Order: sequence, then structure tokens, then C-alpha cells
Amino acid sequence: MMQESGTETKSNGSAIQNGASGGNHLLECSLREVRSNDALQVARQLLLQQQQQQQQQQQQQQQVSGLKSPKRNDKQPALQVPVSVAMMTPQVITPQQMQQILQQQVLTPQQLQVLLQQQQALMLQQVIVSLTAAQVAPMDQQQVATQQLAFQQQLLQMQQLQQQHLLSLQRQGLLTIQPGQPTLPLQPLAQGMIPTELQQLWKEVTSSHTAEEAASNNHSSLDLSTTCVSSSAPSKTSLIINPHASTNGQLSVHTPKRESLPHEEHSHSHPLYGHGVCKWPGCEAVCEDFQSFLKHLNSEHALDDRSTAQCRVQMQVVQQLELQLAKDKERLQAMMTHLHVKSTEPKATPQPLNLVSSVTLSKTASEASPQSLPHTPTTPTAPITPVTQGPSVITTTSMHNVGPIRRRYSDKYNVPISSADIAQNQEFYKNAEVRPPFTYASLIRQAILESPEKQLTLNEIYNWFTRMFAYFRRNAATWKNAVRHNLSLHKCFVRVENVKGAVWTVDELEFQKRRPQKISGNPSLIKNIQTSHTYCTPLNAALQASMAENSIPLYTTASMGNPTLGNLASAMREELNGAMEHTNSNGSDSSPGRSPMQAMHPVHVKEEPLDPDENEGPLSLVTTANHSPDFDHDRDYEDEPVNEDIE
DNA sequence: GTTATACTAAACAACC
DNA sequence: AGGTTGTTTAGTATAA
Repeated sequence: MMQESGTETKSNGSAIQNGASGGNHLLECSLREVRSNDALQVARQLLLQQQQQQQQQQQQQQQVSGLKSPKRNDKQPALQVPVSVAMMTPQVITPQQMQQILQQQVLTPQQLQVLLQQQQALMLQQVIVSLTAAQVAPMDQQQVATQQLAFQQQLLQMQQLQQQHLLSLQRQGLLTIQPGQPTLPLQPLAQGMIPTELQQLWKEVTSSHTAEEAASNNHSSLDLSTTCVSSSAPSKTSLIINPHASTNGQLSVHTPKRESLPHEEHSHSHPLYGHGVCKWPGCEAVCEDFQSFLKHLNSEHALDDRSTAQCRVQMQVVQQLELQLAKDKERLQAMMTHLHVKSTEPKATPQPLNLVSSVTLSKTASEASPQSLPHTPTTPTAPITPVTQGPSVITTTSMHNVGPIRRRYSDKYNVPISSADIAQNQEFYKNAEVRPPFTYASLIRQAILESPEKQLTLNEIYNWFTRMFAYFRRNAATWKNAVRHNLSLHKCFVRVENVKGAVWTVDELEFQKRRPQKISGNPSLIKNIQTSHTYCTPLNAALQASMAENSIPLYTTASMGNPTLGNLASAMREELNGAMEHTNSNGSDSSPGRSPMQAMHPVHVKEEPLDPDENEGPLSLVTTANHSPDFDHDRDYEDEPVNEDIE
């Protein structure tokens, strides 16, 4: 409580500067989820299919109802789609179903947005149908209103659900992007952008939307549109982005009843407007209707420094997501290729909802991959972190998140991360100011184990932190204190007097001792791992395969080619190992086959509080093998002054 | 409600 | 004297 407020204060104090706070960490976590979207492609197909069916349906409706029919643009008839997708009918899913989808967390925020928009469109269609029907068989005005209300409520519910989901993702920690973030090599464009450039950018974006509308092409110059949550509804989007859209959009309509529809549609589809509030990051001004929203948009979010800065933040968010998405696509592709031969998907439990089922299907496939490992537990058992407060859009948080988080993110995020995850995220952590989901102890240990001599001075540990995690380039006082605190507190860290001074080493035994406790935070994960072990499910195989693919040997640390990657990965294996130990020690699993993971367990790398003097000699296999050019680079880096305490 | 773990903050001492 | 390192205590949050 007190701490909470303290954090808030701090956060607001240094504003925008520091995005390293709880929310961001959580965002980071959700990035992992995003990354694991094996459902992505299926979902996309699904959405595509829905769109097409929508179009067809719309045409049919229009023909039936005698409304003016637009020019046909159905170049693609019933295309060939996967069975699961083909079976789907464009139906409006219920909030409950939506909830289900959200809880399964198989969709990215973007996908959800897309889905939501589709649902909105479908609902609107239904409204249209109702209204049309009313024309044919005069419906009570009241009835229509009621129906509309019902639809809107449903829509509202879904929006809330989506919002909640986004919030939860965000709180799980996804990414942190600050406007002034110095080290984001990913977006050189956005980085040094000045308002004028942004103005230009705005123009580009706007025009690109228009172009997209015209030729639905992927513009390559600036891929914002593809990632902007709203991208799936380009035809509407452009209308809105263009400030004149409101007037342009006033099409002459035949019936008075339909007159309001375009508006409504716009209001529902505008990415910056929904729920009666302005969704401009950090705004949330209440706008009665779409018109007032447009006014608000033009007045409050005109092209000025603030808006451009906010835009820049949003761009960074998007770009981060894009990057992640690209990686995931790649992985998905590889996975699919890999699984193509033996795709059996034994447990693709059909679900009532088409969308869900297809997503589930793809998810099932994904479960065979280590990437999805972290999600496996979360999906069925762990409820989405209930989120009740906070305004909440990624950008909003990114901008307001400052200072170190004081709230400890749940342990479950500490653990269920596969080696591949951490390995893949390494770059991410280096560049994005996202709190790594590991405990200080784990990180410290990692830093020490990574060193050639498996011993580091305090300062070297500091440097490792700042080098490996952008997050630790800020609030040095805080986390350094924590590091020192951890070093002193945990028995697993042994201080050794060296010629150079004092160095810290890891007592692996002690470290292992305390692990089980921690991992116990996620029983579902353990369960999953266990089952996979016991029954040699594809998950296990895939896990190992993936580890191999990632050049991450099963804890033969000595053979790690890439020390940083490997060691970070090993940290995660430690987590998993802990899980295994824990469960096994619980007696819940004494199966002899418990051990792929066990096998990879460090047989006990612990070198007893090394003789301070000269460990030049190979202390262990690990020590020598860890050495690599890469590492030398790191070493050099290590001594560099780190830019910290920017505040 | 209890317990264990983790994080943050801070006080303090010793050392450089 | 001031900064760093190391220890310790306290308060809080979270999950089992």
C-alpha cells in the first residue's frame, strides 16, 4: 500500500523517462505470449475468412433486402481454407465465448482487436438485418431499439473483456518503450524523430491508409498500418484518420433509420474511439458521440509536440510488437514445417465456438513447442490476472510507467519461461526497458556463472546487469541495493577474498536448495512438464529439439557456444529444474523417466568457494568452455562506464 | 491466517 | 570527505 503509492509518486515524478515498472514487466511477459502465437496464422486465416464471409453475407443481405448493392468485389469466392476454418460461420460470439478466448490468451492484443472489430461489424450487420427486417415486416421501434441496445451491451461487454485482457497482458509485463529511450536500435526512425519529421510521418501514415484502402496493399515504407490495432478495418480506418471523414462519410441514405448507421459504424470502428471515450493513449476523455469525439480529437490531439511524442511512443510500441511478431512468425513457420510430418494433434478438443476451436487447434500444435511452454500452464489453469484499475493501454502505461516496480510480479512469471524464451528475449531485454522476469538471485547467479572464472566483483555484477538488461540502466540505487542485499542475504552467494579484492561466487548447492520453493509458484507448469516427461509427449521432444535447435545443450554448460545466450538459457533451465526437483521431491512423481530435465541438471557445478588465488586454471569445464570471443566482447564492455541514473 | 520468498528501502559500518 | 561495499532490519506483496 505504502509502497504502491510510493511507486506511483516516483513514477509520475520522473515520468516518461523510465518505463521500468511493474506494468512494463508485465507487458514483457505478455510479449512472450504474443510471441507464442502459433495461433496467429490460423487466426489470421480465420479473420480473413470471416471478412470474406462477411462480405458475402452482406451482399446477400443487401440483395435480399433490396438495398442498394455495392459493386461486387468478390474476387475470391469460397477459397480453400483449413477445415477448421472453413467450418466456421461468421457468427457473433458471445461475451462468454470471448471471455473464453481471452482466458486462453491465445490471441495477441492485435488479434483481439481485430476479432473485436469483426465482431462489431457482425453485430452491426445484425442490427442492419434487424432494421431491414423491420422495413419488410415493420418492427416496433421499441423493439429495434431494444435489440440495438442488446447488441451494444454485448459489444460493450466484449470491449471490456478485451480491455481487461489487454490490461492483464500489460500488467504481466510486455514491453516498455519510452519516448526518449536511448537504446532501441530497432527504431532508428522513431528514435531521433523530431516533430516535423513526425508531421511528415503522420502524412505518410494517413496517406498510406488511404492507399491501403484503395489497393489494400502492404506499404513497405512504414508498416504502422499493419500493426496498428485497427489495421484490419482499413476501409473504416482511413475515414477516421482523415479529419474530414466525418463529412465525407455522410452518404446519402435511403431510409432515415440507416442514417445513423454509418456514424455508429464509424464510432465503433475508430481505433481511437470506443466505449464512449477517446482512446488516445493517456487521454480517455469521454465523448458522447462520434461527432464530439472528432471535435475532441481535432482539438486535443492536434499536431503538436505532445501528440507527436505520444505518437512516437505508440510507434515504438508497435515496432516492438512487430519485431516480436516477426520472430514468432518465423518460429511458427519453422514449427509448422517441423511438425508437418507428424502433425497428429491428438487432443484438439473441438470447441463449440468455431473461432476458439480453430485457435485451440493451432494452439495445440504450438504446445508441442517450448515456446509455448510458458503458456501451457497459464492457459487452462491460471486465470488471467484480474485487472480492475488503471487506464490502460499499452502506450499509456509505457508513458507513465516510471521507476522501479516495487510490486513483485507474480512468481509464475519468474518461472515458466523456456530457455528458448530467454534466449530469444535476450536482445529484447538488452534493448527494451523491460523488467526481466527473474529474481535478483537468479540474475546474480547467472552473471557469476557467465564469467570465465565464475566469480565476479560486485561491480562486475553491476555491469553485467546493465549490460544485459536495459531495465537495469535506470534506478541504479534501487537495484544495486537489491543486488547487494541478495548477495548478503542468500547463502548461495559466497564472498571470496581475492587478490584483486572480494569476489562473489555461487554455491550451487545452496542455490539449488532454495529453488524448489520458488518454482512451486506454478504447479500447472510443473504438471505439464511432468506429464510431458512421464509420457514422453511431443512437448518434451519438441522442447529438447528446440533446445538443440537453439544451440542450447541440456545443461552441458561447458558446451555452450554462446555464453550469454546459453547461460541465460541455463538460468531458465534452472527454473525448470527447480520445478522438477520440487515436484519430484513432493513425491508426486518418482517416475524413473523423470529426467530429461534432470539429466540436464547441473550435476553440481558448484565449485567450493574457490581458492581465491588463481583460478586462472580451469576451475571447471564450465569455466573454460564459457570463454568465447563473444564473451571477450562482453568483458570489454563490462569495464565501460554504464550510462545509468539518467534521472 | 500462516509461512516462505522476493523486492524495496534504509541504516549502518568498514573500507578505499 | 565521499563513495563503495557489505550487512542487517523492516515493511510489503505474493503465492502456497
